Amino acid sequence: MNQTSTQQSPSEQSCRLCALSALCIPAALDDALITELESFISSGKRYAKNNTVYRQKENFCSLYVVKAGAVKTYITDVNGREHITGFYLPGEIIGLESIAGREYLETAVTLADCHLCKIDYAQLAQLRKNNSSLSDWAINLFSQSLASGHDFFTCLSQHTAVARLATFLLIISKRTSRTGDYQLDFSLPMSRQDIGNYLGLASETSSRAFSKLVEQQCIEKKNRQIRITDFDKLVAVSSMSLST
Amino acid sequence: MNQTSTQQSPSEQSCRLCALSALCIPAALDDALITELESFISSGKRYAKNNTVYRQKENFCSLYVVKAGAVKTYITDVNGREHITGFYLPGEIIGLESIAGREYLETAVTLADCHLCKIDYAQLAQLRKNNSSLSDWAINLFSQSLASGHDFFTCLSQHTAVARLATFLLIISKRTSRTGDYQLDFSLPMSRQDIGNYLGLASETSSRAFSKLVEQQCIEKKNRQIRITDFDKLVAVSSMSLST
DNA sequence: CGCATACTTGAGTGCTATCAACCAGAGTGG
DNA sequence: CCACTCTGGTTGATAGCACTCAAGTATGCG
Repeated sequence: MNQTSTQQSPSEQSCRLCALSALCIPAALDDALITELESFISSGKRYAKNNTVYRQKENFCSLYVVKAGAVKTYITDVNGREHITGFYLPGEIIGLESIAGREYLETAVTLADCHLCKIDYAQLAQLRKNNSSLSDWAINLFSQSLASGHDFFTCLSQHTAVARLATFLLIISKRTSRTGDYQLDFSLPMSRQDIGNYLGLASETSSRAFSKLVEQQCIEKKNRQIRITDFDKLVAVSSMSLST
Repeated sequence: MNQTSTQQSPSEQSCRLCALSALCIPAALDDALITELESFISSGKRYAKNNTVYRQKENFCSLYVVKAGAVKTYITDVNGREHITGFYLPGEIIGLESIAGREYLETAVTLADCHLCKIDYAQLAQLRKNNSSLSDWAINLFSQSLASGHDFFTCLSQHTAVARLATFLLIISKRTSRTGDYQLDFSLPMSRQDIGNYLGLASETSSRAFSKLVEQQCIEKKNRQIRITDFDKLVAVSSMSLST
């Protein structure tokens, strides 16, 4: 179950050919630098489902870009309970919060079979020294990452379970499309339990919240496949407070 | 009430003399660069209490370092409700999440009379071009900022009000000291209402949670002045779950 | 098919939001 | 100096939502 293979399909060898290149590091670089970059990127490494990418407290050495699949990160508290801190979809980067501390602050686990690009951070930092546009890119990336933390705030600051879930679905819907607009049909890579954990709800409660959204005809669902049938109503529910 | 003055006390004119310089930008720079840096920093600008530093959706132009006082940031949702997203204590920097989007994502308001250093971001980015150590500094800063987002996760993933508040107090206690260890005596710059808003609780509930912590002899309180009397017990309470 | 896991749904308890009253301190004006 | 007011904080009673325990259904996999 925990085996990792490093096979690469042909189309995943070069950053230039990667469908995600516009979102990833190469967008900031010219051809010569991409070649240099590729020298220390393990492109499209495959991970089976439920595979651990890195563990909390391990030495930080690499960032990972999700090429395909999905990843969750969680911290383990003093009682041994896991708290999911984020989900990562294709085009998103894992490990940023661990750069300063030199060790991973979280554990990262694949939610499905994944392709991940592993980026050696020390070499990236070296390359950055002589290429300030790469630094600009990095700083913008961080800022975006901080900004997406706001999504999380938005979820959790909603008091009712249904509102939280609605907000969560909207966020995932937007992030799935990668174009900035909302994808009305999408598939959730994570379990109800994971969603509940992330939103601070019991898994039963998140399940009930799904049922309620269906009942209110905001969405249709078939297992993890979601279709938003009434976008405006979903938005309304997502910003609904306890006392309205 | 809303007047801003730009007086500077003599000791607040130079970054070199600033007590926070070890935490701030200058730590990454040599003397010559500090001089350049100071040319576009408005050092120690004073803001009265309840003053707005910047507003959500305004054009992003500057970062702010808190020299003295405290600042809260919040987003206003579609219903006009405010959700506090962070508190900033001396040595901390405001505005990082807004760099990528070119506009401020939040509104920043002073919780007390404040001294803030305003840093023109465009000029900082320019300076960064020829000084890669400044980029290194920036990237570490961002990473730390992401990491401190984890504090927030930690707070909200606790289910009970008392556990959330205990976690919150521990975090503030640590950040107040600026040395990494916990300050047992400190003063909260924000109201119970603000704490409640931040933690997703009604202000009455946060007040009740304070009372309970006193009752359990974890802390003593006199208005906003807090003294941690039983650190270990406070830690225990902070990681307590609903079912223990 | 049988097992395991994920998900759903039901019933009861408990925590928190709400509404409300009350208290303390600061600032105001007589 | 003392009422008055305003704000922030505390405390009480009630109702509603979510957690828990529990049972039952569906899905997937060997």
